[in-house]
Amino acid sequence: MTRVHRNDKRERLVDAADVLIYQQSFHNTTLADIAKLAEVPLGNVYYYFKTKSDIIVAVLSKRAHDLQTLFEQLSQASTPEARLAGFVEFFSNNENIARFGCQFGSLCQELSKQPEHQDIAKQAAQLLSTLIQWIEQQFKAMNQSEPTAKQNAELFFSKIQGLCLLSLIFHDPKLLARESASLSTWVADFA
Amino acid sequence: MTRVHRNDKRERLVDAADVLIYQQSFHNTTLADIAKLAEVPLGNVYYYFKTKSDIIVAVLSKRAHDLQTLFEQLSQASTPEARLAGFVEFFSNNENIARFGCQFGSLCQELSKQPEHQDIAKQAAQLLSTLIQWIEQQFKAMNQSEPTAKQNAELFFSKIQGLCLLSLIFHDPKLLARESASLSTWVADFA
Amino acid sequence: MTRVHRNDKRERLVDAADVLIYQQSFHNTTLADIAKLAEVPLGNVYYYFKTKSDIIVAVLSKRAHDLQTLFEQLSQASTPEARLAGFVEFFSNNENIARFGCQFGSLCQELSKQPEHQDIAKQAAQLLSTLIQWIEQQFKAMNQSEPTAKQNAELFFSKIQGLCLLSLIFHDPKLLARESASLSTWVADFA
Amino acid sequence: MTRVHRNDKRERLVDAADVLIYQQSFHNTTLADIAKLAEVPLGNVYYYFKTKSDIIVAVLSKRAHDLQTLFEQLSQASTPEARLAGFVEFFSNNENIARFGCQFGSLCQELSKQPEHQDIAKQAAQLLSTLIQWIEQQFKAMNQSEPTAKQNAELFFSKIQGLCLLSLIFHDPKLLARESASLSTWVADFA
DNA sequence: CATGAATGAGCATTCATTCAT
DNA sequence: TATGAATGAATGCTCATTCAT
Repeated sequence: MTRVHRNDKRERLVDAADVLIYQQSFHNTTLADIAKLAEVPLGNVYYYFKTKSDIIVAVLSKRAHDLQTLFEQLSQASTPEARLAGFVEFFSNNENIARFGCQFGSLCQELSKQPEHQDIAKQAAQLLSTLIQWIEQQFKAMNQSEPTAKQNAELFFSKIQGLCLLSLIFHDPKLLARESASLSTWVADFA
Repeated sequence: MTRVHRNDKRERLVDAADVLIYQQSFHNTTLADIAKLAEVPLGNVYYYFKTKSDIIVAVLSKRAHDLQTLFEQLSQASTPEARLAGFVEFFSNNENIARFGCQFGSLCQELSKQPEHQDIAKQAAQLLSTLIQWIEQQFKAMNQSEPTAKQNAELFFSKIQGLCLLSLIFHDPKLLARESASLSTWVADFA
Repeated sequence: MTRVHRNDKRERLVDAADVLIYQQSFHNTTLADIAKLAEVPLGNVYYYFKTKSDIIVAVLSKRAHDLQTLFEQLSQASTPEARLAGFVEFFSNNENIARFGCQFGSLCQELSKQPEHQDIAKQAAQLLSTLIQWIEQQFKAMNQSEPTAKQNAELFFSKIQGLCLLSLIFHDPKLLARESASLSTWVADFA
Repeated sequence: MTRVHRNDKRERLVDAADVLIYQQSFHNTTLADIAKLAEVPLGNVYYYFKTKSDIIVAVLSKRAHDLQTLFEQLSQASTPEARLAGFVEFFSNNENIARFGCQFGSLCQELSKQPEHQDIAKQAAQLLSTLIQWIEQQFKAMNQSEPTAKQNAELFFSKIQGLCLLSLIFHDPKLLARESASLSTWVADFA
């Protein structure tokens, strides 16, 4: 299957880029890095992606897809409170956070400061919007009204981002672990 | 005074680096950019700073100094609650946040992802520690005990960072403006 | 018919190369460009042409053939003067000249400056010789003797080339349109 | 003199680019070629010219300057006919024409076919305009009226270009040498 | 102290050509 | 025959850092 072969390499490149961009940031990740990790000859990268920017777009698509998978998993919890608790755990139970931060937040921040990549920055921000909308849905399922649910969703996610950021900066997962419990409590108090 | 002249150029370089690193990030800021904005010949930069890294160290020193100035201003408020409210306002009343984010958080995050700059990253993180310690002192002044005060300080600052980050990502200051009020309320509830 | 299919693809490739080389020059035309315009898979190009140079050789053959067709058409005119007038009109009545120049002259010039393509340059120059010889025949038909007819033919064609070149450079067909009439007059004066 | 040193290298680069672009065309000339001929380290080229396009712009300036020098030399002839004869000789008495063509015409033609370099193409065409205007002035000095003088200038220059082009294509200076005499005769007939 | 200039390693990207099936 | 994919040498360009004066 030629098809499979092709998809395999392309997928390996996106996976490699995903990991490296997460660990080293977009700017610090060279195409040579990505090609090497994916075990693809450098020249061949351009068969799959016309520019470096195209790779990050593919990474964003992959992350969007991964996010949907996460939402599906979380949807197995019976109550919105439980789903949000699961969402928090996705961060607090991840030792990479204290080493590389939140994959969504850190990329968005980096791109926000690159005027020449505003188009990608918007796509990355869109990912966050999707995320916040999912949270909002949970709050609505808890009978919160329109504006309140959205505002609480933004606040909820901003709290997680703040905790992830401090965890990264101090390379210390304790803060995130400690406060994630209170986050769930905060949610439960709405009920 | 040769001395004065020297300090002037050095200061201009640090000021320029401070601004550019805030707006464009460290990686996107070239020494040529800094030299140009400071109106200092490129070759002359190396008389004051042996490497690019040295400049960022100087920027961190400047920011630490600026922070002390902020603390002095805030100390004029009579109560710790008022001081913390002033601290929050320092962020919420700053239109640059929605364009460039928090100068402390964004730099720390960027450096955290550069293995070759871990020494600087630590210095930048130290700045955040200083900041959190100041917050902790306010909580202590509100009669909170040792571990609680520190934990509340971390939480307090992480909330601000989360709000700053979302403001930047969506280029929208509204969330920060809205939630800063509730932050002060949260503080007041401790009293 | 495999045969027919093969010829079709080959012909499409040559046609595409002919157009693109005329419009973009040889150097600016990639094999991918040609393959795309001809709607032939890139990898398949090499079944018909071993190298990029082989394509241009085929293009030259095609142009030589097109030239014979032109000569046949012109031969329907009853006098050599009329034939030469028709030849001039072939250039002056062609709006592409002011956009892309003379297909023969511009390619020859480009190849003349590429030491590694001297073999092709010679073939391209041969095309021009053929052309000049046809003109020479017309002058002979006007009872001009051997050296005179050849010299007039060279001069005649050089005038056309000069006009085509200026038309291209200034993207203005007026000069060519204006002077083409005097060219025919110049020819008629020989009679 | 630092100044002189700088000008020297810059001048060497422009001179090298001038020669190489004339001999190999713009597209075939790499920055490495230019740097090597000028004996300047490749990385240093960018201190003087931000992009490859900037080099060709400098070459065009140099050629414009050289042209003025030529005009000054020709102005020493007492009559416009003599000046135009001198101009023709500038081409006919130049063995490089049969090897590399006309430096003005060939560059203009090459750039005309590169959509991404239309700005430079216009500057190159401007050089030709200057040239034609000078010729026009000579015709006016021969008491030719406004439109006639300009048209004759265009025709005069287009004849030269046609001869240069054929000389290049056939690598044979004879045509140019032979017909340059008749060009001067053609001019003289106006008197 | 000052500074215009020099240096070279590194990066994204292109493209003719080849390969495996 | 056909073709998607692979390859690697080459090219324009960047930039921190160093040098000569």
